[in-house]
Parts: sequence; structure tokens; C-alpha cells
Amino acid sequence: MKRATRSCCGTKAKNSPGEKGAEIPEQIQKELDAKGGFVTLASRIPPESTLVEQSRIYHALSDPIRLTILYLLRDQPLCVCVIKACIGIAGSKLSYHLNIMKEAGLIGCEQQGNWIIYRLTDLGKQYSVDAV
Amino acid sequence: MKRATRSCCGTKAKNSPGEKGAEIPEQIQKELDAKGGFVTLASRIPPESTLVEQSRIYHALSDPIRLTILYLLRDQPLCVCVIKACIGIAGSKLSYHLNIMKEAGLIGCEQQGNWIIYRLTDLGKQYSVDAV
DNA sequence: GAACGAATTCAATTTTAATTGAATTACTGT
DNA sequence: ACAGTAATTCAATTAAAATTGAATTCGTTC
Repeated sequence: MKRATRSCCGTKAKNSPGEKGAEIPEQIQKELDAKGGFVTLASRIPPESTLVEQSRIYHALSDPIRLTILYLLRDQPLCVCVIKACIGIAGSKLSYHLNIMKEAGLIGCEQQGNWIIYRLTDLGKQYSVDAV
Repeated sequence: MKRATRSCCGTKAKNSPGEKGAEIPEQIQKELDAKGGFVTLASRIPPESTLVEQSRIYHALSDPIRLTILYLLRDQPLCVCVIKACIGIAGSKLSYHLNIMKEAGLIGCEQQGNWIIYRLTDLGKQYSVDAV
């Protein structure tokens, strides 16, 4: 995502004096000025890396299957085979979704003999609090 | 997403007595039993429609551009042209993303003369509280 | 060490989402 | 009515995500 280098819509000199004005709605202009104007607003946008990281977490939550997994693990840690039996999907499909959640930091796993047990991370618990 | 009709991994009779056991890790089995067993767990999965609706909201938040919009609108309502100037993208692209957020119920808009002013909905405010 | 089950990985395909630029709609001021 | 600006829509393309079934890995048990 590239940031504005050139302006448009009369925003080019919004913080300068001697502006002809009336190029954006008056109410918006007032609120904008109160917050430090257009330039200040734009400068407070968080760094790209932060936005990307956060959007990755939301992406991991943006699928019904993955929400179901979050929901199941909210009660207790579970091995893959139980999750699989609960939601009734192919193993390869489940692995794919588990991995997305793991990469996003929502869940973690540990091996126990023949099984792999998944559980929510602290981050995952946060997001499961007000889940569905 | 289809639900389990057949079982696997020895979960077929987990709630019945006289089970030979040891088909899933003991600790998991114990916690599962304490919660009412496998069948109870599966039966508490929320309805598909709820999961779909919630995942739609998360999907609307799963993109850096859209998070930026959420972030900008947190401070005050803004017309499209100001948002456009702040993040520096093509109008058609911005419209596309605004629409996804609107469909998800995170933002709403009203026309004011030549401009269209977007603002967070109550739902949008909820999700912007702990945003990036 | 062979057979088995749990889980993941892989490659191929299908589906869905995002980007692009041109065209269009709608409001304002002259 | 016309010119100008704000914003959306549209169709075509590109890019990313999800699904599928076969193959593989790893640990257990016989």
C-alpha cells in the first residue's frame, strides 16, 4: 500500500493559511482541523508492518472452519483427530486451516506420542473471548 | 462446511461405557469427558449462519488498506476524498474496500452535497477499540 | 522390521478476492 | 443546459486462497 505523495480533492494545502476552502464539507474540515489537519491525520497511520501483522490475524479468523476450531479449543486442548471428527472434514484440509491459525499465532501445538495436540495461545484466548 | 456423520480416530463411541479407550491421549479424554464428551462438544458448535456472519466481519478487517480506513475513521467521520488523499490509492480501489467494510456493517455513509461521508458504525467502533 | 494410525505435505485444480483503467452517475455552480 | 468534481460501477485481468486426493513422515505396536 503506497502512501499519498500527491494530493487531490483540495487537500493539498489544508494546513496552510490563506486557503480558499469549501473544498470538503465544512463539518469535516472543522473536525479535521481540531485534530491537527490532514497532514497530522495521515502521519498517524501505523507502519505497514503493524497493519500487515494485524490483518494476518484477522485473516486467520475470517473463515467458518477456522472459527469453529477456535470455538472448540476454547473449551480445552484437543488432538487433531478429535477436531477432525467434530467438524467432519478431510485431514489435509484441516491441516491447512490449522497451519494458518498457527502462523497467525492464535494456536500452538505439541506432540504427544502418536498425536498432536492443539491449544489456544494467549493471543488466541484473547480473540476467543467474544467469539461467536 | 459439513458436519461429521461418521466418526474416526476411535471417537465413535466415546460416550458409551465399556470402551477399550487409549485411542486418544488420556488427558484430552479426561477433559473431554468432564465437558460432556465428544458428542456434546460437537453439538455446541454455533450454527453455520453465525459463523459465516462473524467470518465476514473478520474478512473485512483482514486487509491493511481496510485497517487503515478503520484507523482513520476512528478519529472522525471523513469524506471519501480525504481518505483517498490520506492513503493515496485509486478511487475505484478505495470504493471497493469501502464497500466490503460497509457490507460487513463496520462503516456507514451519508451523502452531503457532492460528498459522501463515511463513519464507523457501533459495530465498527467496537472493533476499532483495540485496533492496531 | 513390517503394519498401522495420526497428521502433514505436495502438486494440481478450482474458487474467490483484489487490482486496473475506462465509463458512468450524481451533485454543484455558473 | 453545461462544465467540473466526487464517487461508484463495470468488465477484464491478475493474484491469492481454498480444496482435493495421493504420497509422505513419524511414532507405536506387534
